[in-house]
Amino acid sequence: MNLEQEITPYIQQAFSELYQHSLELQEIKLQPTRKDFEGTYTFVTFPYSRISRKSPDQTATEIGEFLKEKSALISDFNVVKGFLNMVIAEEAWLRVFADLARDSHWGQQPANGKKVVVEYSSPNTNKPLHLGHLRNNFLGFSVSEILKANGYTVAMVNLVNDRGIHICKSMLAYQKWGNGETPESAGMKGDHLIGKYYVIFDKEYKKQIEALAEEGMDKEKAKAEAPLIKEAQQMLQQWEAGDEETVALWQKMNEWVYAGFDETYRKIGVRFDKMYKESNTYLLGKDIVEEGLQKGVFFKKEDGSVWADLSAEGLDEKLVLRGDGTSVYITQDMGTADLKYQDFGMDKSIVVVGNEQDYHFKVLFSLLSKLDRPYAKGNYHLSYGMVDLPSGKMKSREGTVVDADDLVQEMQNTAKEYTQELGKLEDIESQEAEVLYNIIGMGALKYYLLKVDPKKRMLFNPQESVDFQGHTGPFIQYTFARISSLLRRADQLEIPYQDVDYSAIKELQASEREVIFQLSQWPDKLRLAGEEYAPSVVAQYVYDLAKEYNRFYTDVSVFNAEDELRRNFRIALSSAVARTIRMGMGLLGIEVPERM
RNA sequence: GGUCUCAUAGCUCAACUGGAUAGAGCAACUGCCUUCUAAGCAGUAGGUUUCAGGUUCGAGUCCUGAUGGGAUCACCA
Repeated sequence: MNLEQEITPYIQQAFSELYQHSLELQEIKLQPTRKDFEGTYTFVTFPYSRISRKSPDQTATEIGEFLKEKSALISDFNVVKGFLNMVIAEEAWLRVFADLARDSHWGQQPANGKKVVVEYSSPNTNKPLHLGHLRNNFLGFSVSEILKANGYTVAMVNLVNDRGIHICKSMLAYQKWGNGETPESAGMKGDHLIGKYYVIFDKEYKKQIEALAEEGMDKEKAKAEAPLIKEAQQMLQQWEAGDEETVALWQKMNEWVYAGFDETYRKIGVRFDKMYKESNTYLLGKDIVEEGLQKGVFFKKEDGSVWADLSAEGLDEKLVLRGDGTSVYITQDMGTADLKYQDFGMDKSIVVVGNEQDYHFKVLFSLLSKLDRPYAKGNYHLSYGMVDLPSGKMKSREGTVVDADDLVQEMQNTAKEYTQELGKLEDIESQEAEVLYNIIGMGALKYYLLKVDPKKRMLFNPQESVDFQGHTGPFIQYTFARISSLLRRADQLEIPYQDVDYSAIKELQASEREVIFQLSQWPDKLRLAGEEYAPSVVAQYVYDLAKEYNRFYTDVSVFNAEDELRRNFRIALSSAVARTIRMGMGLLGIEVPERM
């Protein structure tokens, strides 16, 4: 129970006693008081002056007086132009703090018995991961953790696109120009090696198109007629027919890629409970088409192709099975959705996929709901915006991508340089220091990508974007490290600060009160982040908390406090902040260091 | 062209879902380390929230239109 919930019943009572009007608790909304005014919570009375039949100012004053008299929570109030600003009593603050300090799972919800499947990452096996994948991976992982903290049981799954024409392109190029190269012989990660041949294919393919165009062929036709693309298509058919040699090559190259992905996943700290591969799922869904036909959800055209008519919902007609009886993308996706339900029996199913597929998922979810799937209502497309570079959009075929492995390495290097420049960590073993550089570098990168609202597209400037000062991951990590240092000293001095009754403190410093207020906001923020699938809410909160704590830290002295009780209180307050920072950052997939 | 989406300080992002004088960080400038970590803190400057209307006590937020970005509209995935 937070303060807001404790105050609103009194306001309800005020309306009933002063104006003989009954208000629903839910319609009483409080908001934080603006910094320029005294108080913590504000009640806006404009909408109620019709009920009170008095001016907003007068209404606010009357309610304020009522609260001050009837509720021990409110020690004072002021009214500015219809805004009722309430001042919370010091005892209430201390009680709020005592409650949250005692609760080691502060803000977390108990298990609610509901299951969620979060699908994210979902790479293609023809090229290494890039910056866009990083946003996807960090989002998927963080949302999963946030949902766990909100009481859900979460399964993280990865649906790997390991088949199709694009894979054949890499395979073909490797077959032609690879000379038996392996990741070992090339000294490259497997995913990078395969990516190299994907680029080679594209280059050679373009050459062929140019050549054909020079001979006078139409460009569009040349794209379809170039020998390389024909060969790739043929290879795909061979693969689908189970041709031994093709499958063996496919398997070998995919294994290289998986090894490369595993290494990247480990470095960026994400993991999965289950891997799905499209090579196993691409034939699924045909039985659902049959079922849909029988239920009258789908219809057949003369050429035998099967369609769904979604025009009633403002969507178009959508093909779900080709005339020759083969699948399209959405057929497979329906099948995979069912497969997930078989595997997990989930209440919610979340897919983390870029917003260029908004239309696709609108259609898919609509189909699943027409097909009466039990999980249909829980489907959610966590649609995130693209990551742009200053030069514009990233294009993998044109080599303008920011490679994930390179970026991670670069972040660590920068963290190292910056740390040494500041002259920190000089007394620390080099191996331990490397671990710290990784924590700080990854913290900067993850925080940078997660602090932005997932729905919005964002800009990444490799030169200047990822900073270590201000509104950044390292700023928050630094705050944690400072507190850790305080707590080490407290432990050394054997100061008891936990489970102590601080209610004898009569008056709080403004900065102490502000820190308690920030802490008290955590459960609401965590719940909101879960409801909106938005790690940015957690990121923003943790920053606000750290900022407020730093203010407190420079404002007062912990170990030179006026008396022991106050000193111990400040240690306990610091400890609670550290714990909340660690929890919040943990939900973002970011580690926090004991020193830095 | 149809549909969807975005536009806030020089730059990158917030704004508790309709509330007060729109906030942070970076960049610029000024202070603060003989006291717990200066990756910090305090301050100055920076805004007609793209534009034009509308809805109401009140609009960055809702509605209409315009302008400008982006996405999507395949028997591709």
